[in-house]
Amino acid sequence: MRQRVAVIDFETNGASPGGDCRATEIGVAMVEDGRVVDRFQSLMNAGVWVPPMIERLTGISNAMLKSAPPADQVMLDAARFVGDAPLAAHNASFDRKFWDYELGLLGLVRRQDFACTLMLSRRLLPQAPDHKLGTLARWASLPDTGRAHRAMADAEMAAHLMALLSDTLRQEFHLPDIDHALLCKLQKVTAAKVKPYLRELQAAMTA
DNA sequence: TGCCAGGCCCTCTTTAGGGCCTT
Repeated sequence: MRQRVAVIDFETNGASPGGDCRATEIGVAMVEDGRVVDRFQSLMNAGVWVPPMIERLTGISNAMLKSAPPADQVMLDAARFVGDAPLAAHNASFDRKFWDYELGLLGLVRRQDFACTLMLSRRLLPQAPDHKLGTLARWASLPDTGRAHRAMADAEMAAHLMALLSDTLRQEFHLPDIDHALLCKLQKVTAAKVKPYLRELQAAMTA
């Protein structure tokens, strides 16, 4: 995939944004030609409390957030970094909620679609033991990106996974031009129908 | 008072429920 795609990952203090639930860290891996060509990462202080369970999960403590830059400034910088690049994330419905919410607080509206490496993995890698990001990375021997459950490491891991998914499409279905729009289209086809859909696509291209 | 996410997939489905996945 030659086009630039921004693969993002948020760490947060809860499951759904709003009220006391906010993003605490963002990582963005800018991918081009299957390679990470640029990175953006920052902790972000939204003035919220992180429960102990999530402190243990992410390694992001309340003390770390006290000295972190303000969330609004970080999100402005992140939005500038991403620009008009299409977006991707693992379980994009989660990161999309936080991206839209945090940008909404700044009066900004997302224009790009999100590709979801979780939905694509379920469709294209059904043989994997499960579809957690960490499991897929180990199962497919993806490059080590650092501590799991930190935003930059997880964003880069999802970027490697997206490259694997693109390679799978190229090798199994001989599709030469994998772009973000195709990934978004595939994730809307149900898991049971995606392989017949791809075979039809392949036949149409070789006809 | 009691509850507290939500989008998606699969199936023993569609007038539903349980599990996955993210933090």
